Amino acid sequence: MDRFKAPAVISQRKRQKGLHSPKLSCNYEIKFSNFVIFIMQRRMGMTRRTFLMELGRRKGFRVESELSDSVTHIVAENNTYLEVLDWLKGQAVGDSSRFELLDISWFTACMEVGRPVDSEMKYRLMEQCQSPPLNTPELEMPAFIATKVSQYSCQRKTTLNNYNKKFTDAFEVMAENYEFKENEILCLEFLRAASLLKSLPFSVTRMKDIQGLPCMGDQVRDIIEEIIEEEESSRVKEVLNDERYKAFKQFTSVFGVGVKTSEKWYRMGLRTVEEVKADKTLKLSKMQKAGFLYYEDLVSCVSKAEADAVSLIVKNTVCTFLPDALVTITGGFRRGKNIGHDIDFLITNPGPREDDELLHKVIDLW
DNA sequence: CGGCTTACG
DNA sequence: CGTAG
DNA sequence: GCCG
Repeated sequence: MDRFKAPAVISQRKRQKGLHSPKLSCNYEIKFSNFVIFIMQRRMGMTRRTFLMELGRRKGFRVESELSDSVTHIVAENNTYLEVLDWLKGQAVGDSSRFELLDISWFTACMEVGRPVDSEMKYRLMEQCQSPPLNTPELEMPAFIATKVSQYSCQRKTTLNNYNKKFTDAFEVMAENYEFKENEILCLEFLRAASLLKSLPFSVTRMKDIQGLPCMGDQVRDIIEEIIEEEESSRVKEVLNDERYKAFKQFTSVFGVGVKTSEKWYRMGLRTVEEVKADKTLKLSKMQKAGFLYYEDLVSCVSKAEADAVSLIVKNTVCTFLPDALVTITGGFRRGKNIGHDIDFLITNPGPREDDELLHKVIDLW
């Protein structure tokens, strides 16, 4: 796990280095001297902040990198009024009421017209309204996304809503097909693309929506382009109609059957699960026997109500061995999903470890 | 140019 | 080789 | 095939 965190820290430090290079500090003419803008980095990140500061200066604004006494306008993104005030308390500023506190949409609106726009109510951060997210003007959208999406999937939010299902479904088919062909590299490539699109808070409708995003290679972009234009991808359609894909898809849906076993069965000329079942010469593993026995049960989905019901049963059973144990649902249902294919539990017991063989005991009680 | 998850049964 | 998204 |  450390291997995931360490690179993130290092790469941020590397980026920091270049920031104070003198060539960035303005050679631009200041056109609007009564505005002194400070852009808050909180929830924005350094790359985007640097980009926006440079943009502002290019357009003739005075943009300060430090929160000095001369600052008049503070711009924040994805921060509420109270959060900004709270942050200001921690800074060495006397009276924070002298600042105009504005949402990033004010700044980007200024950028679009090339001069300051009124700090209208809709841009001002206030106690009442939970101001952001206002719609960011189109102009800034690509940059907005490019710097907002982390290159590390573990740092991305898992949104419950997938706004790009038509794309991610396509990529998962492609990934699966490469998995069946034992091409892990291309399989991974499409899984990464799918994972990234799932993390976006909006639907991709134009190619420029994905510009600058990581994991968007040529193959991936081609398929996105095709789906935007035709609502479907010929390459994906080909895969879905492929005899080998269809057979592997069926075989691997059996618990205990992976790519290797599917390959073996496919080479034997088998094409459907029914044909496998009918072949009495095949030696099935313990897992595979269970897989066929409980096939329908295992392919069907679990509802939230069922998950809650199972949770109670597990709780009661665990507590017969460890009365103080806590059983908590985790995974998809904890994230608020109403449907799943399994139920994840976190079982904790306070005090010294007395959980020897707990799971075996729990299972054996049934 | 090498890495691309992991540990367990 | 399978759990395995 | 992207990424560091």
